Amino acid sequence: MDIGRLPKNLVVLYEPRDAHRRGPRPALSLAAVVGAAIEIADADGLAGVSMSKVAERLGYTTMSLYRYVKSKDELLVVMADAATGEHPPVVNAESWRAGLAAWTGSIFATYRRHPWLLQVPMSAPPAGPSQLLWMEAGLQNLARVDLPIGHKLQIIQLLHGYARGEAQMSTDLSSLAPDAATTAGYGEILRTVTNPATHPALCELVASGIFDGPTDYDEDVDFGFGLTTILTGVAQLIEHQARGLVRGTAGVSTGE
Amino acid sequence: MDIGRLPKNLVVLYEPRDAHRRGPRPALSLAAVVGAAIEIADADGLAGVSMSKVAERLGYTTMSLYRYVKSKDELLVVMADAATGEHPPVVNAESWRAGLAAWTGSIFATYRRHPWLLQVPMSAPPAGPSQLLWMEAGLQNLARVDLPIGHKLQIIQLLHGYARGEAQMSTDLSSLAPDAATTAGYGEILRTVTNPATHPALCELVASGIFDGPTDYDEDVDFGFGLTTILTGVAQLIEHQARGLVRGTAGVSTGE
DNA sequence: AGCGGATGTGTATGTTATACACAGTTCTAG
DNA sequence: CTAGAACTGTGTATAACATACACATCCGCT
Repeated sequence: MDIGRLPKNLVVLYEPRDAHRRGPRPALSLAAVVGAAIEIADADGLAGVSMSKVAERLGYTTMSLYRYVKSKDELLVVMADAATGEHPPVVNAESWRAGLAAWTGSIFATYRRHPWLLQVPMSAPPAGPSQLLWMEAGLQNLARVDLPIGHKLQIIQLLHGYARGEAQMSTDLSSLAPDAATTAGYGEILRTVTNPATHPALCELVASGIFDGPTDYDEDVDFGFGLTTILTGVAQLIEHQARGLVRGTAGVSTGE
Repeated sequence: MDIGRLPKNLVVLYEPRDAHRRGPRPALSLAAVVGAAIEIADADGLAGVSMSKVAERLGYTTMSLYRYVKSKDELLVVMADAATGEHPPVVNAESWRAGLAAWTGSIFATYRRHPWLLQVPMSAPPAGPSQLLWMEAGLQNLARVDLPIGHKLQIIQLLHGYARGEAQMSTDLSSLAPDAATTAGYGEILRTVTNPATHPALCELVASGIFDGPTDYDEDVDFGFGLTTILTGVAQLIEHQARGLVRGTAGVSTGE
């Protein structure tokens, strides 16, 4: 495997950690550094992760970290892959629908567990070992389904994007609750800034009280609904495929 | 409208820009500052946006910007809303499907035009004027459809998340092309790091050559496919609703 | 035995956001 | 018409940050 041509931030994920040869025993390890960084990110958010804070938590100096990581950017890449790989992806060989539902839910859960993942700047397309395992699992959930492989990829991406988006929304809402004394909840915010004349549909939505619940995001209901919608669309697609009707381009045609 | 209880980063978006009363005429304006910042972000990415760079581009000192913006975070919030509001959202009163397809495509286009939007840390749920207009337009595309308002919101969120995810992928792929001499394309990367034993489905995908095209992301095909899938799911949902069959919870049940 | 590469450290540099005090400008109250 | 108050852009200062570099120390291989 020729590592040389990989984007430089990916190299660290595949570089063999060669055994200790000369010099003092390393006191730390890449895993230790990344672990400390993740703990900080979980607690204080991505903004709280600085080289000095990570080093302090480990009891070493800032510069020592650079023996394990070439730059902070690289550290972020490894953090992201490590957090992604915490739980093994889900494959259900019997039902593609149950498999994909669980698979998507796990991605959502990962983003909820590590909200900072949503803010890690993606410096390259997904190609870390953990991310590949997730892609692979997603595709395997569709293994027994008769669909062009390209469509399967699209479905996987679609579901991943959905999980990510819902996690973003869910994170935002729960981050709004704490300072409820000084700051209004989402419902109240919208009531303040919307106007029946310019935002009729929105106002109807706000009036329905959807945004005023004690917990603003109910995973089972909110997450499940969109998921069902997507999977239903996928099921339709599979059916059409089985009948030999392939529609490759956008659904701009009415087709209601 | 009581602005006081809004999250502090949102205040700037609704604060009336009161007319000039005393003191020297302001040489700049919030719009000018935001415009310069957006130009830099478009050219150099979000990382290139620093208070000093923005000030330099305008020909003023760094600190002068703080007369128009309370903090850099606030600047980012205004930038995001300004970029979002560049083009008015699409409403098609005749066909919800055509309307939502165009609406989603416009969101995708916005993210492609300003890729840094994907990296702006969301400090609050969407509540800027432009974002509300987009939500409103999305809901209005579903105005003539008989669905609980909560479901309509979910559909809007679903489509927005999809557009965002696809834009992310598309941006990643096109950012990989330039340094093709030193760095491999996505297809080649995957060929390097995957293994038929551990990634059978992925390898099949890579072998199909999907990732090797000159342009890695074909908007019409790639974007249109997932969109069609979602909209088909939505159409199904509407049909079920019309028949009085409402399924609220996740599609973990087989239902193949 | 000792060489050379590896390790953690201290120092230094450049960049960043932003607090604060200032001097100049212009409107408004008297 | 004048004095002061509010607002402007600016310069200086600070603290946090990423990271380059030189160093002394350590230890396995020759």
